[in-house]
Amino acid sequence: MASVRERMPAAQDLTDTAEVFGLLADPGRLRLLLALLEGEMCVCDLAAVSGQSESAVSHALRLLRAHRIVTARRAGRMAFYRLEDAHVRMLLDLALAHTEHTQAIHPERGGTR
Amino acid sequence: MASVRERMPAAQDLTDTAEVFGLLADPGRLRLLLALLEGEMCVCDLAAVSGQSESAVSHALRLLRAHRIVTARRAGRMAFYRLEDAHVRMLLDLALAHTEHTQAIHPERGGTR
DNA sequence: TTTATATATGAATAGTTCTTCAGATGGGCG
DNA sequence: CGCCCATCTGAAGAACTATTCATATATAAA
Repeated sequence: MASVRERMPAAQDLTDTAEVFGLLADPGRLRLLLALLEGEMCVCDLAAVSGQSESAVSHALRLLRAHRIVTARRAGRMAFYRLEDAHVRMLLDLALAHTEHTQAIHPERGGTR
Repeated sequence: MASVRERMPAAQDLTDTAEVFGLLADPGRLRLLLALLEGEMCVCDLAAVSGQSESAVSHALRLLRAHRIVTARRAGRMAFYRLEDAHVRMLLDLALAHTEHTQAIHPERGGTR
């Protein structure tokens, strides 16, 4: 029990970790990030794929950009976003694997298509 | 790009996943869950280890209990909590590995001890 | 039965986050 | 130049979340 306290990460690491989880704690942002798992995409396509307004997407992307989860590449008047954070990528893969797994266990819930 | 939409999980799965991430998006709850990685602990020890008031810990545990992340075992007037969710355990392990890794890269930040 | 201790709860406040709307910026094109 | 289109931004309101304090429950001990 004393060892538990010793193994506890530093406060700064905990707030950083909590922040990352917080960024993933929104269905809209999850949609964006899952879409970006496959490769880069422009804002308008992200809005279409995620079913959100372009303004909402832009706000979300700004937040993710501020935390270096995604990076933007400008091409003319379009902006292409890309998932840049390997740790977040792993968390997303894990979450995705988990939903696919529970999908296999509870198929009555139904999927996307 | 059409394939991206097809691979997108169902709305319910996304909100569930976002909810789980949301539960991890708080340093206080992270401390509790990390402490529970090692095994079960009573509320008072969790409060001590996590440096929070017992009321705050009780509220946090209630939330985690409601989502079946932890379960409680009563023994006399004490309650022992245990981490019950394998998926959350994996997410915590991954996050922990990541902070230890960045620790190795940026040792100037300093650790707990 | 009284008292003390561990945990749980409710209510209120304070703080944070999301969404939307209106407008700004800035590149491309007629 | 003047306009259009993609993206970004700021501000405002609504909704949600956290923390605290006071109190409740329930068990154990005296």
